[in-house]
Amino acid sequence: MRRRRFGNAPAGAGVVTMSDVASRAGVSAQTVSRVIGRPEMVTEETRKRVHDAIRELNYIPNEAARNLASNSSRVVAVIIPTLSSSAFSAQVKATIDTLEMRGISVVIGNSEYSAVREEQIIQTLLERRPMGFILTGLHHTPRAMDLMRQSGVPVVETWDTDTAPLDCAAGFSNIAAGHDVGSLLAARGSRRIAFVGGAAHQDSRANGRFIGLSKALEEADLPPPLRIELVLPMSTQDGISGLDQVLQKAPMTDAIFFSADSLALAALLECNRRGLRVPEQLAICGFGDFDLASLVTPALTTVKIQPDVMGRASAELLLARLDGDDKPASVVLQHQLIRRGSA
Amino acid sequence: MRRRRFGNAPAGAGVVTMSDVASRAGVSAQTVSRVIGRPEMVTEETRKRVHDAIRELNYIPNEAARNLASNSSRVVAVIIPTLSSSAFSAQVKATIDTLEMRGISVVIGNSEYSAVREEQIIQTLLERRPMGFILTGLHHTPRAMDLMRQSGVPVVETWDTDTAPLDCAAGFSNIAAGHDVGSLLAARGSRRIAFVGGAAHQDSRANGRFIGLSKALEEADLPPPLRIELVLPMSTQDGISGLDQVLQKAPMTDAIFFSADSLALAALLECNRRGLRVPEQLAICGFGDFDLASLVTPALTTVKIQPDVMGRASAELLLARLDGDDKPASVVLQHQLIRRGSA
DNA sequence: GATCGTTGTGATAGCGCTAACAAGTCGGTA
DNA sequence: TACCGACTTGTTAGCGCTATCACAACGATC
Repeated sequence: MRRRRFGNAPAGAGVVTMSDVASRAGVSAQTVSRVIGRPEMVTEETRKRVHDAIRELNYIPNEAARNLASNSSRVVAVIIPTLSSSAFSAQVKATIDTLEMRGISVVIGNSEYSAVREEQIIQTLLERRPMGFILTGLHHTPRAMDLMRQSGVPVVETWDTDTAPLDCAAGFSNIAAGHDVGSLLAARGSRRIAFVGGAAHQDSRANGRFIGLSKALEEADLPPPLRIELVLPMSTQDGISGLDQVLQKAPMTDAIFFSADSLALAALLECNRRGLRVPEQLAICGFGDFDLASLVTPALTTVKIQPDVMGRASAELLLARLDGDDKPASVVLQHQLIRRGSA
Repeated sequence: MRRRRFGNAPAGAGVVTMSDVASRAGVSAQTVSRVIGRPEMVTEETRKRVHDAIRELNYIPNEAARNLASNSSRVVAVIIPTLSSSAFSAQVKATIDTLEMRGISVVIGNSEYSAVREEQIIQTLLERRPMGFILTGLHHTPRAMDLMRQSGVPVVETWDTDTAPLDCAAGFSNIAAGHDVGSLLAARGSRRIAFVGGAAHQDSRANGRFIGLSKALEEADLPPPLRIELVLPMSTQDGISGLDQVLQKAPMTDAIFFSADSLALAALLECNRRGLRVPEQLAICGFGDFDLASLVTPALTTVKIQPDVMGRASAELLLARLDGDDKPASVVLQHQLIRRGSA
């Protein structure tokens, strides 16, 4: 077979192989492989000669060949609902940064909040024989779980620690977070409370927050919260529509807990525009502590969760598994209720 | 060599190879390969038998082997300054979605606004023999450009069309966008105008906007704008610090053009808090048309650029190249100045 | 000085797949 | 009947790398 080049590349380098480097350096291909993979096994003298040859020839190792021969891929698959949400993108960025230091690349899948799409993505990404998966949430299709189990690949689940993970998890308790918000609202004197968030079947994180909220209200002898379910993906504008739905269905509502700051901020700004006084007439609480949350007037009361820490923790958990730790303990991150002016 | 499994997987499937499927279906491995890669070459009868075998054995093709044998990788490398910016993450999401339909995965690199890091990332990602690169901006180190050229891989550059691309580009004119803002500010009667954005050596997009702004002010016989350069990465809070720097260095400033909506929104909200009337005392213009831009009071005047369209366009440009189009025309997207209340 | 372990390097044999070609089958045409 | 081309399937030979084992060279040990 004729020498070929990168992809459908027209011409040039990239065709330099390890044995080209080897003959240039006067050593065997195996030695070149060692210089690249385990340099400590090679004398400094040889190492230098090989490095010179690599530089002179502009040699770039072929990852596919390396993967095939070593049966390991240096790729981790990360599946999130959508990259166009600052929380998920911050998480993924932290994961990429953490894994990059170990020479591991990340391949991202967007499930669009659908367990079925998640399953399809898992199936496809499995072709790359990833070293591990980082999934969002604890809910997956039965077949997705089977695929994970059968492949034997380590899995870390994120964003939720309220039920048992497939393997291990790096997340926080949505129920506890929702409970904290409920307690705060009850304590401040709110009586008719509503929840606005993603539809239960799409967004089990929002669901957890609602459950926690409900429990806190029950403990405070308050009526159960009205729940408005939004179809995902949500836009910021949906915050206003959520506000409207609440006011229409329950005009006497005196506090709303939004499952995302984007929604809460939109609603809060809309209240300002309408002259609805926050928090006197309507208290508002968000989730996520977006950058602007502290800058609006009144500043937004919200729950901080540090998605970047979660992204790093999940990557580290995976690395621990890859380094032989048989079953590292899940990481439960602490949320933080930040009380500002809006509730 | 003994049969091995996924990564360091403990047990289970994933060890099924194409020839296992072949013998199960009573055909050759090549026929299985055809069923997967070019099903139209195989009779329906055989195809069905092979599909049955695939399903029964839970066969999952090995992408690394496929890459090595076919000398092509089904991976595209995307390098952006940072994933933790909604504009870049929206862009990347659109790119992923577009390429996914062709079975191509995306590997992301975060350059952190550094050309040197970009070069390192290119070097590393080249090991995966990507089918193409999507880079941000037109400025790269000489060695990075050499690497691209030598590898012969198609390159699409994004976010800027103000100078000549390496290969082709999908972006918009930052100069024209800045010019539009300058013209608007001049027309509305602003006289002492400031620009707040990323440092010139880090952010050539912001630089282009500043150049356009300056030109428009010059054309309107206005003094050149004060420029405040922020060190990247910028946080939303930096909008306030930019505002402060402007007011300190040039207290008479009556308009500020921020190179990002996040900064502009922070500054606008801070003005509200301080009782500085926008736009009467200080006009504010942003860039990017964030979701909240239309919701604050006064609503933010800004420039809309549709990063998602850019992400899709850049992917399609790359696909055109891969499909043989020798040098597809660059795509110049139109920005849109959206005038609202703040300027 | 024979034996040992240690260290550095080389030779060999694949990893799982696809490209390229070979070969068989079929119906239609001369 | 012989031959052609179209279509389908099989055979062979790697892709570029690493795992594994073999082996040479060396000082340390008794």
